[in-house]
Amino acid sequence: MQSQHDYSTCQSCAQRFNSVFCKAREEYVKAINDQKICNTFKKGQLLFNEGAYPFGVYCINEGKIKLSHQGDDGKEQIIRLLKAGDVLGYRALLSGDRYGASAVALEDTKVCFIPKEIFITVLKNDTGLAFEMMKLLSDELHKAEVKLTHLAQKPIRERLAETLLFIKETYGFEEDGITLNVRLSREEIANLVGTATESTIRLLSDFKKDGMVELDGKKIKILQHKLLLQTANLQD
Amino acid sequence: MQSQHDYSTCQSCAQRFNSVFCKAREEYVKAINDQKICNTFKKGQLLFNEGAYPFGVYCINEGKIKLSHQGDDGKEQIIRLLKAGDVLGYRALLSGDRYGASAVALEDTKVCFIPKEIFITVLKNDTGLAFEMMKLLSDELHKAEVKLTHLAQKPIRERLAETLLFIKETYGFEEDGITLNVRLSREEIANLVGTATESTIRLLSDFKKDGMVELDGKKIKILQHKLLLQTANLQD
DNA sequence: CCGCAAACATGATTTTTGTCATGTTTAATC
DNA sequence: GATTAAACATGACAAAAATCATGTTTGCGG
Repeated sequence: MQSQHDYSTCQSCAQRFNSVFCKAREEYVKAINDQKICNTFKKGQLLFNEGAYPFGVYCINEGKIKLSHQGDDGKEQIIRLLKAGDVLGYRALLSGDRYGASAVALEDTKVCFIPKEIFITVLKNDTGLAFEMMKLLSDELHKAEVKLTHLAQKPIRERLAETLLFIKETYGFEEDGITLNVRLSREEIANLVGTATESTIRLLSDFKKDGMVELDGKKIKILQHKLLLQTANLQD
Repeated sequence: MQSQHDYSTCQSCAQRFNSVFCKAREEYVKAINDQKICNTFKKGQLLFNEGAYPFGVYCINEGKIKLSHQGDDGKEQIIRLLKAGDVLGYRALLSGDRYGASAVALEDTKVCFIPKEIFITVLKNDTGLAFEMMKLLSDELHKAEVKLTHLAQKPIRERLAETLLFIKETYGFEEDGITLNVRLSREEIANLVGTATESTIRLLSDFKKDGMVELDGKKIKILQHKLLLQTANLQD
């Protein structure tokens, strides 16, 4: 099938060695390249919806994506933040399940869609890729279980501080070395922390008063060393 | 190496087709059998400790095990419950990481230890096992992410009801078809729900008043249909 | 540039949940 | 079977967090 947009080839992709495919054999990368379908999503656009059946995986070439659950009462819970080089959609595919979460672009994003058949075929034949996949799943599982513990045991103030540091780990800083390199609404931050929007707004103001962050609309500057103290519950 | 206790062979193990090894090829099951080290753990005994390095995986022949994190303040968070046929220790092994959680026997338990080398070798050569492993990891990841959402969004009452149903899903009922087939302390249930022990005790009493459970020490009888309503937030 | 909706902000209040205190029951050990 | 520590239970209170109410600011489309 013909690519809708051609981000050159997988072989020469800037994310080639930056993804789960880093150890994949060249011949299989080529095979994936022949089948991939590239596409762009505008900020706010849906890549796939919770409950739908997966027909392949997505590889992010450029941009940012959030993966979120819909709680029973309709409230969003953001479970992962993804960036260039990340792959998404594999969890449902490997479980033989529907998507457990929805994927939405946080900014204009370029992704390549890799059809299920070729992905599974390569996975069957390339041990390196299979092990990378298992490592990726294991790492995600570990992160989820740590987050679970924190959600159960830490107060919101600490969780917010941790979340800001997590955002920094994921997306890094802008050139100034202090501004988080992503624009999230207060509500999205709340849905990442697992709290009410108002609580997040209030605590961000507190953090500002305490000199741990600077706020300029959706631009958030963080002072890492001060936030680190906060997460360790050592603030006083 | 000689087994310390011989629970017959992996080939004839009662859990042979009940575990992640269900699709593994016979020759590899035999290879694992030659290397396995069987052992028993008394109730309360530690199989491995958070932070230690993994040297293999454990396959449960008989018994029950809890996997738990230590929160920063030392509070236990139970992240998984395991039973006969389940495998544990693979997460850290596949991540190339230390154990992220400790494993403790909930009752007298027989396990077989499968050394890292043979496990990895078989995983490399048996695609069926590798895919089962990926499915297992994907399923665990999904469960963790759903639990995360509930932890963030549901009140404790609902989470306790869900937890009781989860225990039932995992360990089932005793012969009477109503008593949960495991003995957990109130504190352990609290550490599974993610709440204070007193809250759990209080809510269990409420549940009893409302005719959703019957309590007899650590024996808990549950009325599933009533608890199901509770989880859906339809109690009133 | 204006109008408007969404996002942000903040105070007041209520609800939920955790903590502390204290007593009772249970179960393990000698 | 007495001793004793741990587990269970419950009330009173404090703390944390959500909700509700009400403005203010921001950014977008005309």
